[in-house]
Amino acid sequence: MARPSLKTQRRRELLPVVARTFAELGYRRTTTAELARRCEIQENILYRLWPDKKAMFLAAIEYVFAAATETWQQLLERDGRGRTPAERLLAYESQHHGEFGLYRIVFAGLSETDDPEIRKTLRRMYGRFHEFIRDQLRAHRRAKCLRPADADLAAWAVIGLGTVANIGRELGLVNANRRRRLIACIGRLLIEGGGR
Amino acid sequence: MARPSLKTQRRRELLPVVARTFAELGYRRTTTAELARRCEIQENILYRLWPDKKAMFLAAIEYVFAAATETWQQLLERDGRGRTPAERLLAYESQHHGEFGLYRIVFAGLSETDDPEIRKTLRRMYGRFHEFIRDQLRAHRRAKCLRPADADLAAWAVIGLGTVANIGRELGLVNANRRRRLIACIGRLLIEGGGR
DNA sequence: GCTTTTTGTCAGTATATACTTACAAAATCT
DNA sequence: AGATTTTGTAAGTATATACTGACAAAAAGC
Repeated sequence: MARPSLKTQRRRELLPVVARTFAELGYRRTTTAELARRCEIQENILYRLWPDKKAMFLAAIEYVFAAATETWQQLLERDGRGRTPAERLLAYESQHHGEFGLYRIVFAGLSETDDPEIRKTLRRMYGRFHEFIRDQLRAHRRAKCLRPADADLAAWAVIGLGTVANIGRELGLVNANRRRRLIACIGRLLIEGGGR
Repeated sequence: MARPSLKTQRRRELLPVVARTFAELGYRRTTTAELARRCEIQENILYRLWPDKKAMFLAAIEYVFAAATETWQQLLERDGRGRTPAERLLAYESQHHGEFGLYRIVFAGLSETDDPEIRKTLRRMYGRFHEFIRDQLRAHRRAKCLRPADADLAAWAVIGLGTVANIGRELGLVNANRRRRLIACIGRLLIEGGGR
């Protein structure tokens, strides 16, 4: 027996590149050749780390959601200077929305495949994402003595807000300033839940 | 000279099928062979009606936006029984959202191509779509003596709402009832613009 | 040093798919 | 009827791309 495998470590190293590529090009346009090129390795090696292209995409989905929530967690652990977590996340997202290409991965998964496993992973990740936001909204409304009505729906609306901000940016229809206001103003409206 | 061409008519006939296919399968997975199969014609004939696959997609984009706005126009021309156009559109969308596959075409265009022409068409259509909604919102707020603040942003949020409702449906995360409430309740919040 | 396993390089294969060509049949005009 | 153009059918091509196999070099254990 000899030479311990560095597979898991290698996977961890390459995953950011792989995920960024999928986010940038989508599923079909991301060829395994292109992935190899960007990773600066041979195509072959990718197939030693993952069984097939689909597995690379699944790993990318999980990575991109993990990266986003991790960043948020870290943000929330810092000093909030009196603001609720929901307010701080909103402020952060108004500046950094779409940075991980999360929504682009979702688009790719939805539009380019009908693979049940991809759907399942997407569903699980997106569901967790929603829960995270919903919980922050609930906490916010409790903290500010607002009527806690249906934070679940509001959380979906917040996700929709981020999504449309990204689409607006990609199509050059909403500039940076407007996007900031979009997320800040409408986001505020959504987390407050319409006064009272 | 003989036999007048029925090209434009034929195009009009096939476009719904073409658009539905693109919406269903996305850009890459929609093969020209599959298009021909669904249109019940030979692949060849498609290429006599449009110069290439991209042109078919462009036509599909325009069709799907036209179909959506046309439906809405017709809806608004009917008797509204005292409700504002914005309220009626919301009520309609809470039942029929995503029917034309409009958002799916957008996803496909954004994620599967980086073609400038596709982007441009998408941008134009999406922009018009937004203007339409924004104008309804403005009218609504005027009619109900609400503060007319930034209906432009609210209109984007409404589009985001529809988008997330569709994603939620596709991933099986938001059932029909919740989607109806999502669009009705949050939509109401958005068109009113936070009271006053 | 020898064995074993991993790693890197290169070339190859099988298939899918956008798009074309060739040609016969049918329809419309004069 | 004859000329001309559009339609329908079938086969073909060239390329892109997911995935594989062969093999040498290097690293780790004995």
